Order: sequence, then structure tokens, then C-alpha cells
Amino acid sequence: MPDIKHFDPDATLETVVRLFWRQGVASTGIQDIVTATGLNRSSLYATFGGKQELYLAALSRYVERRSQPVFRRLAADERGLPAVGEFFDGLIRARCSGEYARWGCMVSNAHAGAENGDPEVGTVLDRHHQELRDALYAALVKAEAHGQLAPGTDPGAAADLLALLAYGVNLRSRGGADAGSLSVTVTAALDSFSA
Amino acid sequence: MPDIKHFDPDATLETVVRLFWRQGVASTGIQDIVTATGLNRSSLYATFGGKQELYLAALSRYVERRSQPVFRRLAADERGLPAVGEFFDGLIRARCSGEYARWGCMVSNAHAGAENGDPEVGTVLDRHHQELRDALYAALVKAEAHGQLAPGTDPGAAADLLALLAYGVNLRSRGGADAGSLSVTVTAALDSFSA
DNA sequence: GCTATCTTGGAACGGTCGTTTCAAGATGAA
DNA sequence: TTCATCTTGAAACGACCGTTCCAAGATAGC
Repeated sequence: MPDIKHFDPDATLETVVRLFWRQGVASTGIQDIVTATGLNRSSLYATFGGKQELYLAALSRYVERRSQPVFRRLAADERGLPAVGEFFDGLIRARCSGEYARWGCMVSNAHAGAENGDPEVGTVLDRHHQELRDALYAALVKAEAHGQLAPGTDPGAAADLLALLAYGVNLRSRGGADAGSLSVTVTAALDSFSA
Repeated sequence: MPDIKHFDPDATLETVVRLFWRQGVASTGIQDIVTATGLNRSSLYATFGGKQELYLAALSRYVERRSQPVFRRLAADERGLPAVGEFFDGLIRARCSGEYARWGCMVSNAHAGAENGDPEVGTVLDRHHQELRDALYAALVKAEAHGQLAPGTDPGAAADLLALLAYGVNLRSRGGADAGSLSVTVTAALDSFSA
């Protein structure tokens, strides 16, 4: 019997993701969201709850739609080191050019925000890090099996290092670092593992 | 003839640094600063100007008092790789324990904030990164001279990598990563350079 | 002690914050 | 078509935002 929603919650949430991603949660007002999505406060609150819940939903969507697909592709790639190189190439390209240039990574940004005190946010950050590391590890294990790794290279330790390196890329790209120098650094790191 | 200030601007700025460092600029209100410093709005604005100028002054103070002394010590250290190891040990200890545990690095945090659009802030971030890299480079050049580096290791590329790694440590420590795993990762990275 | 000059306390500014409320509108089953 | 139910628009909430203003207070040279 009831009325149905006159908008697409999924498209709305994607718009919200981009606002929080680019500006951060503390610098994004409800009015910004109302303006960007075109819907009003009532629909917003009825659908998503308050700002914090909306942020958490947006952060989760970011992880599911942006991060995890890339992680899965990396983990499933059978080529080994070339897959890792492609992962970082794509990362740097996404961070420095195109629609989301200089936005950094929403999860990396969340680390620096005051909202990481929220335990639910903290859980998302930890899981995201674990998934990134695991995907890198899976690729590096295959690299090892293909004899692509320099002798004595531990895939686990390398995965830990590359995961932290990715955060550095995310941060510095948002700060304005140019794609070329980031690429050189990452390539040199991968070369140091290479057989 | 005039009256003199009834407070110590330097001590005040240090208090402000800690507020912005811990909570970020967007989540820190002028009222928070008034409460924490004990002085009133008039003195605050007369001495430092508005919030953005205050943030810039606090960020500069952080770099001068917290980052640069450590960078200088690293750059001046003649031991090579042990100096780099000590630098990261101190970094991880400062980030994960003591008074500033889980605060991250104020400069790293600034990368993720919306204020990095301010060109003056951007300049501070870039200079900070350059100084960090240069200090690492200086230490690695000495390591090379001492024969501590694995053959084929380029001190410049290694410095670039370790600088980005430091950002990763800063971010993940704020996110709650434990000191032990960060230490293991960093140690493994340094070992991969070691002769 | 007088006075010019700066500092301080505290109120107040207009604006925006996140959130709530409620009447009017839209929907689909009966 | 009727009606119960949900959605929507718009106004309003109190609280807080960064900032400004000004009278009262403190200081140091005269």
C-alpha cells in the first residue's frame, strides 16, 4: 500500500561516496549532500539515518565497489610479479589522472580523519588492510612459484611492505606527487624483489 | 607604553599543535582551542589571525620542532643503515606508544585533509617530503660507502621507497596497527637492502 | 599619577551545523 | 475510489561555527 521511493538509493550513495572521498566527512555538510544528490533531508534521513551512518555506508560501498574488485583481480591473477606491477600502475593512474585525480584513497583518507575513533570505521580500515595484504601475498606466492622472486625473498614480508607502500602512494598522490616519480619508486621496489 | 601579552604564544601554539594533530583541523573548533589554551578569542585572533593561519602556524611548528630535528639527526648520522633502522624504530615507538600514540603524523594527516588544497599547506607537505627523502638518502649514501648495501642497490631509489613507507607507517599506526607488525615489516625492508 | 597603547574578557554577529517535525503528496492493495 | 502507509517538501529546531566588536583592564614611558 505504501508509497515507494522516488529516487535510487544506490545512485545516491555513490554520489555521497564521491563527496566524502574528495572532501572528507568533517568538511562535507548535510547541505552539500542535499545539493549534490538533489533529494531532501527527509528522504536522506529516512533512508540512511544520520551523517555517521551515511559515512559508514559510503565507506563500505567504496571498499566493496572500488577496492575489493581490484584486490580480487590481483589475487586471482596467475602471472605473479607482472600482476603486482599492473596493480600499482593502475593505482597510480587512478590516483593521479582521470575523474578521481588527487582524491587519494577514501580508506587511506579515513585513517587520518577523526572518525577512525569509531570502532565500526576502525573495523573497515583493518579489514581493508588485511585484504590488500592478502591479495599482494597471493600474487607474490605465484611469483615465487614461477621463479620470479629474488632468492631469499619472503612473499609475506614483501606483501606487508607493498601494502604500506600503497598507503604512501595514496597519501602522496593526494598531496600532489606526480605520477612519474611515484611510478619510478614503485618500479624500483618491485625490481628489488625480482629475480 | 602598551600592555604586554599575558600569556606565552609559544606554549599556546604547542597546545594548538596537539589539538590539530590529534583531531584534525576540520574537527577542531575555535572553542576547543579557547578551552585548551585558557585564553580568549580576542587574544587568539590578535596574535595568530584566523583559524587557517593558526593551522598553518601549527603545521609549520610541527615540522620545525618534531620532524626536522629527527631528519637532521638522521642525515648527520655517520653509521649508515643502523641510523635508518633507528629512525624507523623511533618513528614506530612514537606513533604507537607514549603521549602521541595513535595520533599519526600531523603532516601525513594533512595530506588526507581538505586543507591540502591551500597552496601554502601544499608547499609545507612537499617540502616535508623532500626533507624526509633527503635525510634518508644521506644516510643511505653513507651506508653505501660503508659497504652495507646489497650490490646493485640504488640509494636514491631506496630513499624514495623508505619515504613512502614512512607515510604508510604513519597512516596505519593511526589506524591502530600494532608496533610489532610494523616493526617486522620495516626491518624486513631494510634487510632487503642490506649486504 | 597621568596617559597613550595594547591586551583582555565577554557578548554578540550572521551563518551553518546535524537533526526533527509535520502537513501535503504519492502510491498500490482492497 | 477509498484508505492506510510511506515519501516528500519545507520550515524550523537548538547548538555550534569562525569572526568581530567594544568596553574594561593592564602596562610602561612621561
